[in-house]
Amino acid sequence: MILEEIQKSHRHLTASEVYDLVRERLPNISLGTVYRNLEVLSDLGLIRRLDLGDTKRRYDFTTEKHYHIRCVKCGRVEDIDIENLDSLCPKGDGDRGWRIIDHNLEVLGICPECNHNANSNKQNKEETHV
Amino acid sequence: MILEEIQKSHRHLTASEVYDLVRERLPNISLGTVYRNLEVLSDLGLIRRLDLGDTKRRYDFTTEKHYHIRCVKCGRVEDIDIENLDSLCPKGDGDRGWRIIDHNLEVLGICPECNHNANSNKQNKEETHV
DNA sequence: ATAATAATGATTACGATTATCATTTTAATT
DNA sequence: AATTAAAATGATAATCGTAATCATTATTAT
Repeated sequence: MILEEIQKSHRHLTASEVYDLVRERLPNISLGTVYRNLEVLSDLGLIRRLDLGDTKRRYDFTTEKHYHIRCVKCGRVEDIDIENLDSLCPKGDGDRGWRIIDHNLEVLGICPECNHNANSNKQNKEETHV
Repeated sequence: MILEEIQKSHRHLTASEVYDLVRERLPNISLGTVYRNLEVLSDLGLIRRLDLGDTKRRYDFTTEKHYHIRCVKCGRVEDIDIENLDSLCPKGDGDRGWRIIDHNLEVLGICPECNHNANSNKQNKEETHV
């Protein structure tokens, strides 16, 4: 059910978001069980752990390599269409004896909603100053 | 002194590493003061906050845009020489109404030391199996 | 010298994640 | 079916990095 909810949501859920969704179907499930199974599912490659620059880990229904954009205001994460960068990253034991495993690219920005809120706040502020 | 230690170290220090270094000169400084001043220094652009994929934030003596490689075993972070990716990332309000601010690229790997340890462990294990 | 402002140290609070552990569930074996 | 072993679960506590609080001290301006 944890897997189903993640795949159904088509979003990049945090553990507690998954917890809330699954609890609608399994009201007694504990947060620990959610964490444990998120771990299992990502180890199995059925979902993908996203350790991006913010504090909470997210889980991606898509397991293929791709990149993300994160809103620095509200934390929302979405996919972003940027070409695969494998060719730019050193391979194998390329870089000063490091064995390269993977890479992550995260774009930071402000999402349309937060942008809109910022603009209306600005306008309100100007109005009150008239 | 916090700034000095970060610049002197030429590493990518965590808050508690900075704390330990600074405490050698100011034994009574508190961790809170370190955190507060790390915040101030990065707001001033004198150091750069690194919010990479691991749990602890790091602070970079270099403020120019560049990328990092992190060891998934020991957490060590070093600079990595990859060309600037600004041209790949959408600009301004480019992507579905998002206002783009920045981007981070983090390469993951195993550092030479951890590689070496893994190899000697492997060797030990094989020897015990003889 | 005095008052206002800011910074500090000490401590607590917080939020995400992990660990523990007794209990329950599942699977395997008789 | 009954019995046993193994695994998963819920409840809870522990951990760890960071942020917030607050009384005290230091700095600055008047």
